[in-house]
Amino acid sequence: MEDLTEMLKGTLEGCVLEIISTEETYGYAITRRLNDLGFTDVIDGTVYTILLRLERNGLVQVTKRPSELGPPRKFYALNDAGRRELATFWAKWQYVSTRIDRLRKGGR
Amino acid sequence: MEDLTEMLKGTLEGCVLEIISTEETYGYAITRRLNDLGFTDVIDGTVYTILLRLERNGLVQVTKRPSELGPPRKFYALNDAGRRELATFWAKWQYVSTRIDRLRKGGR
DNA sequence: TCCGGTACCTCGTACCACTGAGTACCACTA
DNA sequence: TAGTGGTACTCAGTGGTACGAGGTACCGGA
Repeated sequence: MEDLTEMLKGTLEGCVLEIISTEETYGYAITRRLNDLGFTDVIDGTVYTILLRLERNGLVQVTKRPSELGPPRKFYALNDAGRRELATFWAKWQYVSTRIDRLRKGGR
Repeated sequence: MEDLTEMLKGTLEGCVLEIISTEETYGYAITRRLNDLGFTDVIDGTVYTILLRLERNGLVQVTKRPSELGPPRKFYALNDAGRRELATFWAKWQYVSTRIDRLRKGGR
């Protein structure tokens, strides 16, 4: 599937939050996780900008750890504000997706 | 539900296409239809920019008709290109929404 | 005659994903 | 030891999209 970028606006950040919430992980791994999920065109640069935004907005806790095979990694974990943000993201997603599905099926 | 604007990026245009596909209608009515669907914060200015974009991209056929209660209306109907665009929109939506739901439920 | 509802348009802004270039660390190899 | 490829992060700039605020205009009723 190609050219999903516009449709991912507003949702990709939530996806990253969700991934971080399940396990403490780092940018490069998050990118591959998203690619494995089917978002094959999402590149690392995009993920890093999201992570920097999350950090700037105080939604994550960052821990730098050395790696066996490369430069040190920045591990991300959600804090309380991040968990709240994730909850509101899923609430919004639920709201929007049900309504769009309803529209698709000709409902009102 | 408030502040859905980021999440609606890339999907609102598809919603408008879907609405037009079911019946030939005009901007003001489309706005109210979207509001009734639950997208209460979508304003007419947004819908008109979308409609102008659809027209510029050659996805719709436009017919101006007088109204009994106000200025003339511009009625929009999908052409073949518009129907193709709508089909790819739903394909993208299916693709993205199933994968996000999968992520939500902890799958891979 | 003014006001509210209908109907359309436009300019500027903010936000977000994306791009591309750069930096840097490490292991392997020719 | 120089080169290559994979890992890992940063940042400035771009383009697309929804939105806010304002304007124009038509109509009927108080």
